[in-house]
Amino acid sequence: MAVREGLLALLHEGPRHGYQLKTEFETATGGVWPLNIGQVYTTLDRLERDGLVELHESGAHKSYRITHAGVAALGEWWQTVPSDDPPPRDELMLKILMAVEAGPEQALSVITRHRTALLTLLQLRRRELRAGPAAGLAREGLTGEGLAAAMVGDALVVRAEADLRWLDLCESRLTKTGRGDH
Amino acid sequence: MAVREGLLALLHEGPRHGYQLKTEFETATGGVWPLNIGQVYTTLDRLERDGLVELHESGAHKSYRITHAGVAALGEWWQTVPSDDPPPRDELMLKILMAVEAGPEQALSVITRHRTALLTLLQLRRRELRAGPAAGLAREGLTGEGLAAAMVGDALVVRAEADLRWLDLCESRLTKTGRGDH
DNA sequence: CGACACATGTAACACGTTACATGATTTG
DNA sequence: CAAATCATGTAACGTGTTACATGTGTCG
Repeated sequence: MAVREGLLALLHEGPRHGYQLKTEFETATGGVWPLNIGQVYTTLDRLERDGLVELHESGAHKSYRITHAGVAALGEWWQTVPSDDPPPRDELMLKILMAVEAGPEQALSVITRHRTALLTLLQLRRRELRAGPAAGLAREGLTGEGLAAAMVGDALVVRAEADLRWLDLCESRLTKTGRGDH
Repeated sequence: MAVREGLLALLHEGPRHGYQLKTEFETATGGVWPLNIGQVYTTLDRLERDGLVELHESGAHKSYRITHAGVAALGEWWQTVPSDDPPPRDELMLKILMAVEAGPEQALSVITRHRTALLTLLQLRRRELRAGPAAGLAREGLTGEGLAAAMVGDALVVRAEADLRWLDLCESRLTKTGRGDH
């Protein structure tokens, strides 16, 4: 439920054909999210089936364009805030919860392992930030693919920091527990 | 690729049958992650097919137990840190990136909308934290389902804060940009 | 010419969700 | 007895991933 809307957003800027959508999607995501070409075509089929996109066979390449319904659906997507009910399934969260179920020692062990991994990952990424190609441009701002890549980098750092903080919270909750019930 | 390992983790504590796994999974996740019973059975079929679990028909109910291969797979899961390459697809991230592609105004509008939504969500949740049933127990610690629910709550708060910080970063990158290229 | 990017698809599979059908057991 | 919970499944569908097959255009 993300690729679909992403393609719709790209088609909103004008008619495109499949391969073009693949490359533009990858550019827009800073080159970090590879999109399989097969999925582009199947997703386009579904979009066409749902009337959000229409096909215009012109010359060499197939050209898709967004319909009125498609524009409406896209508008809704922009406005919709991802819901927390139920919360999105997160691998790390689920793993920790299951480890807690398996016993406090198991949980603390998994927490420790993930914390060190996240810390090294963060250090690497922060070093990249200072040494990377974006360093010199940081003050005057970026555009295009560089901007997208920078934003993805930001997101990964912020996310990793949040995960670390959460692991600390979990650990303190676990060590504060009076007696283990497993 | 998360429900599968979750069930395996529960089966590691002893033989279980399908319905039991459903209820234990939901308890272990603090009651916030409903698990469809249909998926339990299809997942168990796949686990059995892959030799990670074996079926022991005893009396009234089917009983599944973990195999040696299953224990090994579970051990790997505990140790494996979720990879960042490629980064997990995140709805919010993708939406913002696509909005940037659609133009800075669109991006700033989507950012603002999501920020206010996240802020109200955070305020609600923090109020719950102070008023909730866990408030009195915060000092002496929790166990069981209460602990799981508290950890999920922590995760949602920390995650929302991270998302907010990221939105701020995106906004500053966008406003720092010399000229819009769209 | 050969390699590589461009361009379009199909098939098979994995995972998740929803809805539907069926029956046994427990409890008010 | 009726309703709720316990218990086991099947079918259909949506989405995503990987691998495979096929052909055109361009450039060194």
